[in-house]
Formats: sequence, structure tokens, C-alpha cells
Amino acid sequence: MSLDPIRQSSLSDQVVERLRTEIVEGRWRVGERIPPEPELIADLGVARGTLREAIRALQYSGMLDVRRGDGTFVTARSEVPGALARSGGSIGDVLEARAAIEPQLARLAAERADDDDIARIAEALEYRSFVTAEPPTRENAAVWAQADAAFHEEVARAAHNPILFEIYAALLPRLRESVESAITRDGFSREDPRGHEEVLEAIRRRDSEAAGASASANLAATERWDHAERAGAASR
Amino acid sequence: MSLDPIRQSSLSDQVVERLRTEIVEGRWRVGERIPPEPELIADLGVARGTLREAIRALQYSGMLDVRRGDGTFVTARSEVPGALARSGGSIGDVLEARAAIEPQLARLAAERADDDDIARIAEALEYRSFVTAEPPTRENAAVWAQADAAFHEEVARAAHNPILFEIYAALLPRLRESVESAITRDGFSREDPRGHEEVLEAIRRRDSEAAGASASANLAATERWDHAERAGAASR
DNA sequence: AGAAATTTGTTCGTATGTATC
DNA sequence: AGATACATACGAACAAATTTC
Repeated sequence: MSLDPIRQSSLSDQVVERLRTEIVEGRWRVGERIPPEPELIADLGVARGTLREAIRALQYSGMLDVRRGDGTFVTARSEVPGALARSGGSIGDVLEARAAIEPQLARLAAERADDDDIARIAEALEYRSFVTAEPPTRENAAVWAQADAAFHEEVARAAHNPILFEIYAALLPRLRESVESAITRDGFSREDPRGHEEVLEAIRRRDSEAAGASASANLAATERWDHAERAGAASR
Repeated sequence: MSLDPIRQSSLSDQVVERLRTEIVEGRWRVGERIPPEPELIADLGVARGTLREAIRALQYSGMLDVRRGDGTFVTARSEVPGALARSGGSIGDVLEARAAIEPQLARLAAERADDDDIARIAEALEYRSFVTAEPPTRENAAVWAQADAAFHEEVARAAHNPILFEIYAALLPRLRESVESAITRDGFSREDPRGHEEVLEAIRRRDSEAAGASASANLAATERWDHAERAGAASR
């Protein structure tokens, strides 16, 4: 059997790992500015080019946002959303991916959610209902889309599967974007009669079948809207 | 409404896009060596540091493999596998993700596969059966795992959803790895009585429900094996 | 409005480590 | 062993964008 030769990792790769760790472990929070180049150079003891290569790697992966003359900011704690954003696909494609993943997440959440998970889901749902009560305007479209996404994200977290969570969380921004632009148009209905509550109640009852079924039903409504939307767009 | 200021992209970002395009559009094929730094510098008209930053970005994303003293090689045509590889998770997590996505892919494939898709699936399945007929050894474990993955990849392609395809294709290497190491141990059964054939036949009949059901059934068998495997490992 | 300070962007020169033949 | 080709790393200098005073 032939073994791959061990290759010592380059300095700049090591710097990437160091910076990435700061972000993943939350010492540098999303939105915050990281220390400027001269400071990092001094701390890490590497040349400027070496550091810059590392920063570029994380920038391209979507974890950092580098603004010339201003600074470098943390934008995400994972590479997956950035990678998925580059892979194209329409809103319909995003919906189909959600249709695959969401019911499974709901089922797993019903099996594995602990009390903290359930409390977070309930809180997110409460806020979502609160926002839904307000009249839809362009200003609060982003707020509503965010509130909706937050609920789904908490369900996903409760499934306790890091891979599915990563994938699903990466899909959410793309969906949020489209919902936000569509929300003031046409017949987009923000309220689904108790569909989301049903998911939460099924999780509380540890009824994984019911949780999956409710999630599927909620998605079917959104897909109908997407089909109508696309048909309308074609005739415009 | 406040608009985001337009920010002109840096030279090194433009270089990233140029290099990425060469890879994505297949002019630089996977496995090939890309031109050496001095040549790219001359062609693109940028400084060494600028080019190196771009190469590092693509290296970290998993599309390039840089070997000091040797050259830089193309390793993938997408960033998603590299990103997903960093997000942790166990084999069980990978299986659960597959369980979510695979049936949906089979359903979509039954709705959308064209003649070319079906021919490719049939070919992959034929090869898989051929390899399965050989006795399992450590040497051909990798070959079998690859043949199995190839079948699933062709089904995924036939679903004609770029996002789901990217996600699923990114999961395959992780699964292949574990199957490969487990294949000679314990009671891992490489043959499932006609399970994979059923998927193909359902796709041919355009029966999306049957395709999804067959895919689910196939996965359930693998999941039983994983549970047994984990129980065994715990008692060892 | 303008000047200075801060921060990232880009270039060049040089020396060194590593793989291949 | 030697030669060649290639990537790695450092350092210094100047350019350009942004913020701050």
C-alpha cells in the first residue's frame, strides 16, 4: 500500500487556520472589524504577503469582507453559504432544495430537541407572529423575511446535525432575498393558518411524522406561490 | 432608500474570477497542472503577490492544490465540497443528509430525466453490478465505492437542479471515504437485491413516487448498517 | 473644505525550500 | 549529485480609498 507523503503546511495555510479559529470560536464576532494588517503581522510574526494571502482565502470563502481604506470585517462563521452562492440556480431550485431538507429537519428535531431548543423555536415563532400582524410594507419586508427565516433556522438547529444545519443555513439567505423582493407584490400571503405552530406542537409532542408532514404542507403553499409567480412573470 | 456604494473590485479579485472561469468552463481540467506563476504573471500583467493571493483563495476553496517545487493542480470545479468538508459531522450525519436529499433527487429525476440522463444512469448501474460481482478485497474497495457513488451522482444530475446537485455531490466524497474503509469489515453488504435497479426503472416509467420510495428503502438499509457498526464500535 | 492619519492594494527585488529529472 | 523548475517567504516602497479631525 502506498502512503501519501506528508507535506508540511505552508505558513500562510497556518495563518488561515489561526484566523479561521478566531471566527469559528466566536472571539471575532460577525459584523466586527478584525485587527489591521500591521497589528496581525506583529502578533503572528509573518510577512505582510503571507498574512494577506490568508485573508484573501477567507474573503473569497465568504467569511471576511475586506474594505480598502476602512478595514476587514467578519461576515460569516462558515464557508458553505459563500460557496453555495456561487453555484447558480433559481428561486425554484432553492425551494426544491428546501423541500428536501426541511421535512427531514423537522422530523429530526422532533426526536432530538431539548428544552432549550424548544424554547428558542417558540420564541422565534412568537416574534414571527408579532411581525406578521403588522401591515406589509416595503420597509418591514426585510424584518418579516428575517423573522420567518429565524424560525426555520431554530428548527434546523434543534435537529442536531451539523451538516444538514450548514446546508440549510446556507440556503436561507438566498430565499430571504427573493421573499423580501416579492413580499409587497401580488398575492404573497405571509400568514399560513397555523402551519408553523403545527410544526412546533409536533416537536413538543415528539411526533416526528407529524412534524415532517406539517413542514411539507407549509412548503407546498410556498411552491404554489412560486409557480404562480413564475407564470405571471412569463406573461408580463 | 439607501443604496450600497459601488465598490470597484480589486485586481486580485479579478484574477480570481479569471482563474475560476478557466476551471469552471473546463479549459483547465481536474488533475491538470496550471501554468506556473511567472507565465501567469506575464499573461495577466499583474505582480506576483496579486496572483498569489488569487491562487490562495482558490486553493483554500478546494479548487486548486498547490505543491511547492512542483506546480499548482486543479482539484475540483466547485467550491462546495471543500466548504462542506470543513463543517465537521459524523458518518451518521452524512447519512441523514443523504436521507433527506436522495429521495427528492430520485423524484425530480423521474420527472425530468431526458434520454441522455437515463442512458448515463443505466451505464453507471451496469458498471456497478459488474464490480459487485467481484469478491470484496481491500484493493477493489475504492473501485466499488466509486462505482456506487457514480450511480447516485448520475441520478442527481438527472434531477436538473444545480443547487441540490452541488450539495449532494459534495456529500459523496465523505460517504465514499467511510464506505471504503468499512467495506472489508463486518457485515457490510454490497448487494442490495435490486434496490438500485428499482430506482432506474421508476425513473424510466416517470413514476416519481416509486422512485422516491425506492431511494428511501435503499438508504434505510445503509442506515441499519451504520447503527450496527456504531454499536459494534462502542463495545470494542 | 481640506489636510492628516489610517488602512488596504499593488509592485518589485532577493533569498530560500522543495520536487523532478 | 547536480541542474532545473517551481513555489515560499521576507522586506521595502509607493498608490489609492476611507475615515477622522
